[in-house]
Amino acid sequence: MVRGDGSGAGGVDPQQLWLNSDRPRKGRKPAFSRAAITAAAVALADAEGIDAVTMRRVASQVGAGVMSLYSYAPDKETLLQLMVDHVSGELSPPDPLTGDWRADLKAIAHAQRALMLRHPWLPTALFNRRWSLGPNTLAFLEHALAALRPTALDGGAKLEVFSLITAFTARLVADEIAQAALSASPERAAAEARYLAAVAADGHHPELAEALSAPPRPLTPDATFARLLDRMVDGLDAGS
Amino acid sequence: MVRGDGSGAGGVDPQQLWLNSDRPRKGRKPAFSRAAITAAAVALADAEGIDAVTMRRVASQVGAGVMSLYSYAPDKETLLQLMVDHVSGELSPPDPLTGDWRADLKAIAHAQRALMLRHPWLPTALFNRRWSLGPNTLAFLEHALAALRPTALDGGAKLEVFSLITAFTARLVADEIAQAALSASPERAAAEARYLAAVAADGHHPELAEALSAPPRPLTPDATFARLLDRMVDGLDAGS
DNA sequence: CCCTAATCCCGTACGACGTACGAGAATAGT
DNA sequence: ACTATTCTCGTACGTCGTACGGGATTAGGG
Repeated sequence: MVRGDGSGAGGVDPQQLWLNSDRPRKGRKPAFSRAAITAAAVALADAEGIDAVTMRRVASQVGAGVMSLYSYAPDKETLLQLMVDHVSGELSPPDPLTGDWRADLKAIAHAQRALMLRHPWLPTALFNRRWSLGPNTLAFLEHALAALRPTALDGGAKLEVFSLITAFTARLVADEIAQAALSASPERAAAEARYLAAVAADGHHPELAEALSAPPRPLTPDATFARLLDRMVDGLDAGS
Repeated sequence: MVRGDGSGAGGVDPQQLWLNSDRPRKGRKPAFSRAAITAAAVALADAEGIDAVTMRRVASQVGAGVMSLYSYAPDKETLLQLMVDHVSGELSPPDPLTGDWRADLKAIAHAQRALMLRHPWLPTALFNRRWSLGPNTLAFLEHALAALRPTALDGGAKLEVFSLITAFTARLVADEIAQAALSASPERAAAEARYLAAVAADGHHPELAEALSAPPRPLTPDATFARLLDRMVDGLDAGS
């Protein structure tokens, strides 16, 4: 299934990984599938967090022996890349383009946010791993580039904009998730508040003290995201 | 040194971690120090990457037994937070503020970028870990809030801007580092190029094909960073 | 001055992890 | 039926984070 060529230092040849779907003409028939294994890993990460994704647990979920997984992915890092591309499939089909590139870009970001909220391990996974452009990721990237067609940006700049919108969304969703986790644990939240109050009272952080003394804004995460996204996208200029 | 209170689920009480520097009045004298251990961990990460930072290797660097580290940090996650705050000390003293908040914000981002290039594990560490605001991080945050004083932003919005500037910088530096790593390995770079060429040739990704067919811009990473940062900061509006 | 309580040092050990190895089972072409 | 190929997976190795607890070192109180 995966030719073990080694490939040198720290990575798998993307052609070997994403192309080459032809079944070999001889040999035992595979008892599992890459998609099933990936889906099991995703389900595990959704339910118990990314740290629960171990080769042993994924294997037991799909009913395979541990070492059988290595017929479908050469190592765990690759399995994580497969997971990212797998959930990116949920972004298809995207909303049709309107021709208003700012609105289209915002729709793209909102779709990404919804995806990341559904799979809370995704923001971290996106940041850590070297981008491995699987078919689903490529399809969405193609869509984003099409959305930017009305702009005067050149190819490289379009790619940068997409990368930054994704990073922006990942950052805000990660904060949103962390905030929710904190709220869910009153003990930790109280400890954090006590610490910040102590810092604010030490006299060396007047700006922070003032920022914290203001009444918290009663905004939903959705509204905060929408506001910051609007600000960011509206600030983008189509020139150069 | 660190009171083992347990503190429930998944985190250490920040007050226990960052405050409480008073030496106990009885008992054996510490043979090492938190600062020395943290510095050794940072040196290890700088030289061999974040994965080289294991309790065993850090201990051997400082000449301690492995378990001695646990007198100075309750677990490895905490040691990583100490590392982040430790290198953040290199941001002090920051450039004095000019009163032009856009220029000051850009200077802040450039300082962060320089720090991240010096410590390539930092972008990833910043994204993964829950923010643990140690003294050095707090000092820099205070500086950033002061830079934003001329704006009309409220406290929460200032914090958001700082978070997004940091995330923006981390993303670009991470890409920059990945790009450098790719360039350093011609074999991997060629494999990547071959894969993208195959995708562009499949006819299903016309926008991507066009974006890749354009001649690569001969810009240094510095210039790219400065250009995108300018665009982002200039797009920020001081109103709400 | 010794006794006691506090604190730190760290050798040993445990369970979990990623995965190399290779023997056995299943398949397809000859 | 034989053989080459491919997949399955039990066993095993090295490494990781860290719980446990006994010994060493210190300061205060009698």
